[in-house]
Amino acid sequence: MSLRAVRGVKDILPGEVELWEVVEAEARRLFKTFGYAEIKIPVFEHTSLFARSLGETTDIVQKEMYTFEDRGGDSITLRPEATASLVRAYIEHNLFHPPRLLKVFTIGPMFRYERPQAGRFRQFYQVNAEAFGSDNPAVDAEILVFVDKLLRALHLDDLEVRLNSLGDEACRPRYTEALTAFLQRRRDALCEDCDQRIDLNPMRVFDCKTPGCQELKEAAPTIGEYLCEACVDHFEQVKAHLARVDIPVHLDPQLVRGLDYYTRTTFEVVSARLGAQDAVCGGGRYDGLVEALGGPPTPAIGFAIGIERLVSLLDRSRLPLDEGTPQLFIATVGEGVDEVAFEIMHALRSASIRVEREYESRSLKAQMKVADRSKAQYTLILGGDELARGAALLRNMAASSQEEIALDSLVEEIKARLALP
RNA sequence: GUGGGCGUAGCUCAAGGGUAGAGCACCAGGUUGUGGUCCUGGGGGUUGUGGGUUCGAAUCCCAUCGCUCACCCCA
Repeated sequence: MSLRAVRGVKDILPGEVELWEVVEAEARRLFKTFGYAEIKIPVFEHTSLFARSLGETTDIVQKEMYTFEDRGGDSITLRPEATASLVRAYIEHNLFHPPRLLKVFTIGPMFRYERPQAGRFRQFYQVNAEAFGSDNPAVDAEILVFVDKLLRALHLDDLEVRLNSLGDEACRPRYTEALTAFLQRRRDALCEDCDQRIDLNPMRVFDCKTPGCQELKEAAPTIGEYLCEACVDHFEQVKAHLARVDIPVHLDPQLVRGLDYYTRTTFEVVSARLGAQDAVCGGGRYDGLVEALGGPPTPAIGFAIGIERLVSLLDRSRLPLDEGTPQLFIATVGEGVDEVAFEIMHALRSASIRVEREYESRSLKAQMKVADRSKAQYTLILGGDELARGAALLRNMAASSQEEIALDSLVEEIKARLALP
């Protein structure tokens, strides 16, 4: 096979794309009810945006970005995530003016140069949402309510929401210091990767899966013990809001994030049915990012849902998929009825009836087979005999019954049988 | 970037040195113009690619590409 898609990307074909349609439709519907407005942003940005927002030392920036020089000599990067772009747009268009809570979402592809595996692709799609301008814990809770509602609408009730607080600039440094000291004392027990993480981003040791590090983690200090009063209070309120509306969450004191900009509330939704890449959704608060990128001090919180991973969990039998099944199939018999068929198909479609047809002149038997496979409710058989007296045969496929219908009332008759207005 | 597994028909897979097969799918027929079940027949593969060993390679060896899973990272 000489023509192939690029490694790590894939086509979403008819048959699967209907699941995507349901996910996107549900998300859009819920965003409206939660007051989020859609925003469309470019898929590439100046490279510096990502370096500044994600953190120079993150893996994404150091080895996973699709970065290239454009014809004008600028360094461009295909977005590895959406938050940076959304913050950029927020600042660029002065969306902080007038001061208010601004809630936006976007849906689209992200790009990361990683080794592909189950649930990990080089181009993958995310649903992204951000709420700018409030540090009220109710906003945090609301986001988790949204995620919960979306998952339930998609009949996903076996996912676990993990929640933690990462503290802020007041308390996190103290914790990082303590953790670093703890890890340095046990340096020889750590794996090679974690040894390096001590200096780069010590909290990521909690992500390590090596048995030795796992044991060490148990004894390590957790961020919760070091949170300042304001962060404790904030976190408590988030939890209280969630409890009030019965949103179940699993507190995970060791939950950390790979991106530098997160503060305070952090969460992740994971599935036991996925492989190593088990996070369907991840997000959290990033109260310092807008200012760090040159905007006014603006608290904000957001999240991203991985659509491929979400779709892979869906049970199609529980979802209203639109397979595009025709309501009516047109079969023709004999010479010279093609034009009539074309005209009738046009009239039916003008009445918003889904019509399909076999275009090749094949035997009626073959056409009926195609009609059957199409799962059309009715088949309209246009034959010379009936056409000669201004009529056609309408066959109810499930009932295996058929009747003759006059051509001049065809559209009305068919609409009546399909129970259309 | 590192390691494991796998590449045979559209799909799922057999054949493990001696003519490349099955199921499903597809096409046609089973008397004039009727689908699903059934019966009969048919089309379809330079066995990922390139080398090597051999009288003979899908099968053994080497390389290469691809897919896949895991590490890593994260959605």
